[in-house]
Amino acid sequence: MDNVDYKILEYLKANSRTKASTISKEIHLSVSAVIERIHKLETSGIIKNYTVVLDESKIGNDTSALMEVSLDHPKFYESFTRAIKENKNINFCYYLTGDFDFMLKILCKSSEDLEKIHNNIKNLEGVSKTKTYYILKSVKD
Amino acid sequence: MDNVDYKILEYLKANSRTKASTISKEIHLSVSAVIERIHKLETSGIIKNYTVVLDESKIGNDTSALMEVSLDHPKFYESFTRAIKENKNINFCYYLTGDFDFMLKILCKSSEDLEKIHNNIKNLEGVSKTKTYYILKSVKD
DNA sequence: CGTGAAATTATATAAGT
DNA sequence: ACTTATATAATTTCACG
Repeated sequence: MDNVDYKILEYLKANSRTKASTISKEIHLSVSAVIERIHKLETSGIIKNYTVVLDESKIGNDTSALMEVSLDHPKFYESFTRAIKENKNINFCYYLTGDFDFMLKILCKSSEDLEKIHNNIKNLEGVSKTKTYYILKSVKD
Repeated sequence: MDNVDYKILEYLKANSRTKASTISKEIHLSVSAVIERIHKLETSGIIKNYTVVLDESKIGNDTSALMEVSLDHPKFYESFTRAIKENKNINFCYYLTGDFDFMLKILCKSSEDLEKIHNNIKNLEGVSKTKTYYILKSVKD
């Protein structure tokens, strides 16, 4: 990971479909060298994946919320996190220090949808306390 | 946005550098048609961007936290959100209903780094109350 | 909307510095 | 590690169903 790798990552972060030939011109390195470096970033695991950023509201996902969750006992950690990972309406989930155990984000089509998802999570084994905040606006994402 | 578009998006979500020729074989549609549909998804804004998912810990970003922020008055919204958008260590920021106004995520190299970023945010104009939670583990992201 | 073929670009491979 | 040259493969363009 030298400075050249960082520059390549900056181009890929801005647009992961940027052609190696474009990056090559920008950073004054041969196309082969750029591709070789990208492959190394991939195989070393620094690049985990390439993905697409969607305008969720344009495909009907207009409702989102943050949810705090606490578990009764650490023994429920495995089953809880498994359920979270499987739930397609949950974007992220972090395990935290402090007043509660997890913070997760829900993204869905409607408030009725949100209610269902919310209830599903509340009813997972070991879930004791929850608190939910509607997202009014995504300032940055 | 028909079912074919959804399928294409699923492939691109899983790997945005998937070749149109690969998708073509999977969904039994000509390469040209796949590319045409992708272009339409791009120009319509459904696809906002292509990006790369990095293993942040492998590039030294080992520390992350969630931070709740409240503002004294709505008049500080513009300047606050501008500062948030400019801060490269802030991954997301949501404007919420409830006990506080914003929830944001900080990603950085160390706890000393976190302390600085945390203080910068606390000292932004209009910031009244904050509360910070260390992220122990990213269960899902 | 979709297909298929030709033209253009990109990527992969390999040999040399 | 980088470069150049060549081979293979992908994308773009366009005429047509």
